[in-house]
Amino acid sequence: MTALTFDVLADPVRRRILELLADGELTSGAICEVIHGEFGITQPAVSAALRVLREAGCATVRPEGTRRLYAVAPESLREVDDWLDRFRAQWSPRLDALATEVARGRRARRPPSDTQGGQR
Amino acid sequence: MTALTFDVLADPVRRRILELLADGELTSGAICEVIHGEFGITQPAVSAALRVLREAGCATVRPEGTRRLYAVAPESLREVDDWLDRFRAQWSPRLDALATEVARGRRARRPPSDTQGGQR
DNA sequence: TGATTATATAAGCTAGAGCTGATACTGTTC
DNA sequence: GAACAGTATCAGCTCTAGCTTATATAATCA
Repeated sequence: MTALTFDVLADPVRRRILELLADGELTSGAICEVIHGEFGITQPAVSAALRVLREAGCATVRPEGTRRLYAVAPESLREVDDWLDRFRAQWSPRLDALATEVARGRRARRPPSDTQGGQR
Repeated sequence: MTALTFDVLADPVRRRILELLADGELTSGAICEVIHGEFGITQPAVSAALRVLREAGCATVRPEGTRRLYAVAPESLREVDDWLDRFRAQWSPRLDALATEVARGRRARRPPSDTQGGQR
């Protein structure tokens, strides 16, 4: 499932949507408005982006009347964060003991990430 | 430049190469061998992946005789890590004060990430 | 119930990513 | 300097992601 999340993040529109959702729930319409303003793409294109986010488990939807409220599903992003763990040592060579402890504790608490490749 | 790194990470072969490099330098040939074994793709395809990694600033090369030694360039991955910052609050709602301090300190020490979308 | 608003889906097009086989380049060795 | 090993590039192909226009679906309101 990790792979799916990485795919999701490759698209700037999808990334931007996640950024918007980081501040809280938004309706499809509200997202369309912003994205259309910034990227110039139409409503169906935004709707498709939202579908990808949903199906990859990066966003959740909740109907409210005729609208749909989208929210970020942070667990998916956490997988990316976990994948990055193996490189952290290299960009923070002088991480103090305490921070290391915190980081290691977090990692230890979750199952090993899907790290391996696969056939194409 | 963040965008480029996200693109890089979308490909499983490129991700796998970075994983291999996380343990230290490797020659193009060694990488080819592993990747060919795992994904079944040919040398030119691996070479192309390495080129993408280079050009996106995710890997560096160093010639040694007739071979080329590749290494990961962790700064690029750090940009991804920084982008994730905005979601961390949501997956660690009970982060204790100290860890929060560490995280905030790290974020504060680096320039604001390229967070905005752009035209397509 | 018919009109309206909010959102999703369908059909069709296009650009580009990623692959292969062939070949060029560069450094080493005899 | 010829042959070879290691790596990169080229030409050409195919497949898919993402776009648009048009349309379907679903909830609300008059």
